[in-house]
Amino acid sequence: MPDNFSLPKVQVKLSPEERFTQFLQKRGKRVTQQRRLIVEQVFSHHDHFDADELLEHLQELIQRRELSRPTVYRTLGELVEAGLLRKMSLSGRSVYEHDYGYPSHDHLFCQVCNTLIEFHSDQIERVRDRVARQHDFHVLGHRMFVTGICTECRKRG
Amino acid sequence: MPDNFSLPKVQVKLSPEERFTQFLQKRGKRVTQQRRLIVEQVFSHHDHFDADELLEHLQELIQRRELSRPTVYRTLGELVEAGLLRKMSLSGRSVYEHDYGYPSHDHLFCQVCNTLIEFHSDQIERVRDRVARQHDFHVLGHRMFVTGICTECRKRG
DNA sequence: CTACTTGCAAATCATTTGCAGATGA
DNA sequence: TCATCTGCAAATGATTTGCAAGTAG
Repeated sequence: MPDNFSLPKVQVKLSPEERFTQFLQKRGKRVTQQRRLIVEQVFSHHDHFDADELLEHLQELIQRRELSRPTVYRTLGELVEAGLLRKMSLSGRSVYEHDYGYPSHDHLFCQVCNTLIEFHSDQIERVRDRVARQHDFHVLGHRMFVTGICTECRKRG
Repeated sequence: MPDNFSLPKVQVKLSPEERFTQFLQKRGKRVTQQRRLIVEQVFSHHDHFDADELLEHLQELIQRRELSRPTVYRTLGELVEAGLLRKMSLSGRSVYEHDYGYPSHDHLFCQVCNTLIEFHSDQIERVRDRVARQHDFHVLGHRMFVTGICTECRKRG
């Protein structure tokens, strides 16, 4: 095996933290304490969240002045750029969800309890691609929300 | 034919102006000069628009102090309530489109020129309903955006 | 070292609200 | 007549920015 044998260029599976570090370094940005804490919190569980919910989880740090609201906003933006988070604007406010290494999906949105239920449909993607082809439109992605009322809220209500 | 013979309860086709008047009266609200002017402008052509674009079309009236920004916002809200307009939040700001008497559709959204191209697919609705049934979710509607780049922008480079 | 970051306070942007005077039914 | 509207100015809420001090590489 030659000396210059190299590993595959694209690592198949880095942790979100590693992936973010890679992204930051590639851009001459720094891996700071704050950015590390935010990524850790964001990827500690799979869920949809907005800036305020994230800020709430980071309350302690904020009260200790080790982290601030603007930094959280700045870092959320970077996580989106890095492809780790997907941002969607839902009834005014921005909502984020994990994107890195997470299968593509759409959402059922319950208007009563504001819950997002994920689902995946190959068929929707096929229709999307067919329609796009008809319009000679180059697809980069899509977003679909089915609005309505979930089982629980219908039972309660 | 009896004296109390009545016309069908639901008129099949009123103009947007008439429909809005009906809506306002049903709620004890008034048909004012301003509301009339706004509906007229909004339905003068089929297009997607945001509050600022509408305000721009109404510049003259605003400079003459016959109409104001808050009134435009208030009336847009009422038009949505009345089912005349559909509101969608697109990258932060609210975008409106005709809803009354207009067939349901989805959008291709060109990220370069920000254009919305409408398309309709029965198949998407069928998939939507099937998925909803699987989740015992009561569908009220849906919204789908296919993001990408349109022909023109691809040609331009 | 020194360029990139941060927290802070203040700015911004779109939208909303309180209120006194104006107006439609 | 008088409850509903309107324009105005000011408030709001989410997000962003300028800047001097702090820190990663």
